[in-house]
Amino acid sequence: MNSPHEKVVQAILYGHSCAKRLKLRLEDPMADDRSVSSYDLAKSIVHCFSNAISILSDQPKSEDDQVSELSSMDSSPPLPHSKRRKINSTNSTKNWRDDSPDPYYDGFLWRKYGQKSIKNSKYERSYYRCSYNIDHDCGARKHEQQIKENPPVYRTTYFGHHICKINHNHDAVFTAVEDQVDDAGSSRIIRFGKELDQEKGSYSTGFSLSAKHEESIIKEETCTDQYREITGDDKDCQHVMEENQSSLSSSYTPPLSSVSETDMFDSDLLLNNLDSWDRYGLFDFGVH
DNA sequence: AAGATTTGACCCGA
DNA sequence: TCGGGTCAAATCTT
Repeated sequence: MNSPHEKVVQAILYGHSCAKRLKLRLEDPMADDRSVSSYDLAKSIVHCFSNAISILSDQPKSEDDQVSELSSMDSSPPLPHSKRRKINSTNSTKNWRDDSPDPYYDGFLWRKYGQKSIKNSKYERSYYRCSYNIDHDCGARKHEQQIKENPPVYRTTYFGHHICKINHNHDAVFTAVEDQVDDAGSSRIIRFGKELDQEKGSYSTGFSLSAKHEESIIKEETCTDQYREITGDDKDCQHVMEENQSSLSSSYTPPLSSVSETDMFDSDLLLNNLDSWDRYGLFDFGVH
């Protein structure tokens, strides 16, 4: 098991690698194969930094948390929607949790249905269910609660599974493929690409870090319905949300494919920052 | 007016 | 009995 410090370093390194690839794309849109959308790259960057912040904020993930994250792909059916049914904390449908410095954007539309103060916590917990709960009988729910401040850390816990994935058109579903390291063992290669899960017959998303030591692999297993929730505080993604608001309101089209990539980011700012990061060029995406 | 959010009440499990 | 999850009427927003 890696130390928290190592995890933070790896998360940041991975974020850097994603940022570097995004930089390459901004500089020369024709340079890579575009198997990953800019949106997904940006999303990965934010997620890596969120993880790093989460670790640094003295909220180490327990083994239970890690197990629950790794079980995010579990295919257990959603809970029956009996009224006021209390969720057992050990229930396998409590399948994913995220601690991040801002409320988590996951691309789905959620409707808030409750808010409760929680004992021994000064922050209230908000309860959300999928907005398509009625239309598509989608049983996905999530809880969101601030668990720490300075820096703020929000914990989002997902229950059940989205079955409202109608017309989901992830144009850049990607998985990382563990690759061989060179003889010197000093380079780390991350490879992105669409990958169809043959057994499940569906695309799966996620990313992995292929590093020298297997035990140091950061593995972010995410299911297709994990994006970050955009709130008024989530400035990184707010304009993306605005871009997508109209399409989401009229039909259930996921944001990934509908947004003009060139409108997503402050390219100049990003490039300026990346220039200073270049000297840490530790990753090779195979994009030259 | 319709949809989303708020909030007090209700219900269930520990 | 208490804590937490959900309901649903009231209120707010667009």
